[in-house]
Amino acid sequence: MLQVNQIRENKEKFIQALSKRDFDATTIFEEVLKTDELRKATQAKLDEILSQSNTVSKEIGILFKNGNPQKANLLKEKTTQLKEVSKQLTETLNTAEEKLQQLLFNIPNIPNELVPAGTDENDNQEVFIEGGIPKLSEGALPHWELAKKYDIIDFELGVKITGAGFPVYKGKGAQLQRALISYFLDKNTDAGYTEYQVPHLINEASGFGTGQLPDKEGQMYHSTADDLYLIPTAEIPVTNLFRGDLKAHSELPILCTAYTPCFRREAGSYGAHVRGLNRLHQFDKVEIVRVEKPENSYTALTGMVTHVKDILRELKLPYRILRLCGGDLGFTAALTYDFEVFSTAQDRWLEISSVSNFETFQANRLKLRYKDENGNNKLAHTLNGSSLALPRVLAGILENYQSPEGIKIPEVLVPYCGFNIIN
RNA sequence: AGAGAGGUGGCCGAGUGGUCGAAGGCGCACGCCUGGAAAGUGUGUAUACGCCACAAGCGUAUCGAGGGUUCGAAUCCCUUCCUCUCUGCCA
Repeated sequence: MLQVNQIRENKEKFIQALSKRDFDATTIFEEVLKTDELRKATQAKLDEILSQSNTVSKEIGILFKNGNPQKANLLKEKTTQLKEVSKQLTETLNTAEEKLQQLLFNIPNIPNELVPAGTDENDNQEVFIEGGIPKLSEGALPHWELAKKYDIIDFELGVKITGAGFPVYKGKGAQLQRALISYFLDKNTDAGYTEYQVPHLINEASGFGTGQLPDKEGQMYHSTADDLYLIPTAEIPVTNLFRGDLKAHSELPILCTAYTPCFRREAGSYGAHVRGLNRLHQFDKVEIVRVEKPENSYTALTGMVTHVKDILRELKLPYRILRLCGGDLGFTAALTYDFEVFSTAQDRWLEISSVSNFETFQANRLKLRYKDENGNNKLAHTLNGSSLALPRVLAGILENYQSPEGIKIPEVLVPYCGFNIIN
């Protein structure tokens, strides 16, 4: 959520920047500023009335105490009038505040100047590529066939239990999943992130805090009996750990990592692109989250990108990094780098990590602030990234490490798995 | 799920209708004291919004949240959320 003051001060600049998202903010900004003016003017009037009312009430108290009830009763009439006026003003104020909030909820974050203009994924900028595309032997299979061949993931069984998009991992498949989770968590904690285990269901306030609500309501599974949502990402519970906090500047930065399953309804997805592990309703992910001082947040973002790079290098997977264009950038992000692993057998790139800086967009909703060196309260910056999402990494491993003998396990994972080949 | 108790500032804790943003203590900050430290001592120490120069200052709101009674509410009433204890159920 943007701050009104920022909009007021940077109106033209913001309109320009938002045009990269193909979002025309001209009208809504006018509405915001107008509504805020009304809000301020109303509050000023209301405060004045309340001030008078407070003064009179005190006088009445004193008059009663001094045994002058006639005079006191006279003053009572005055407060009755003031009350009428204040009631109306309060209504106006509430209406204005609600409207302002609604308007602000509907404005996406301002893209960083590095964000390229563009409408969809085709306009994303490739900023880095590494690993080289391996030449697979004759008859190389896509991961869903490998999964079947070696009996490590059963999609049909998942259908029986729940439905499409809920795979069952078994045997070495399940062990490899567990190995990946441990490996990722170890890499993250080694890099200074503190490991958390968090709830997998969140309340409404948490959803609003990080911006999934109201924007992505339909994408989350909703447990209506208790009005809780299944998390689509650990970002929500982890970032909300700090909702409403006022941190000392010495407490920043804060680095967290958490493994959680993620649940996404993926309404509207269909076709070949959702086959196998490409797109699931339930999947596992290890997330990293940071709370930073504004002046450090972009250095932190770079650090996170480097961190994910290191992991993919160790896994020896072919990958590339994209800088998302305005049209592909998430509602809450100011700058996002996507990592994609090459699915050799499918001959396409699969997103495995998304690393973003949200600047103050989430912090403003979360009321996550810190006291800076001068004692001023400021909104912190929040960032997060996948480090990493499991299914597509698994798909990448299965496809890129397949051989006539079986699927070789990346060296770094062997100690975690306890085996070096799936055959 | 049933019965009871309770939610006050960074923390503990007082306060049952008036001058209470809130005693006291702890913590913290700065000063004094000290060779240095501890102890002692003095002062200060919430947040949001508004006016204003994002200064000083002033105003308003905030004692879980929302509503009500009243000239006036942390204090009374209603609703709601949460926590704790006991009972029940259960990994």
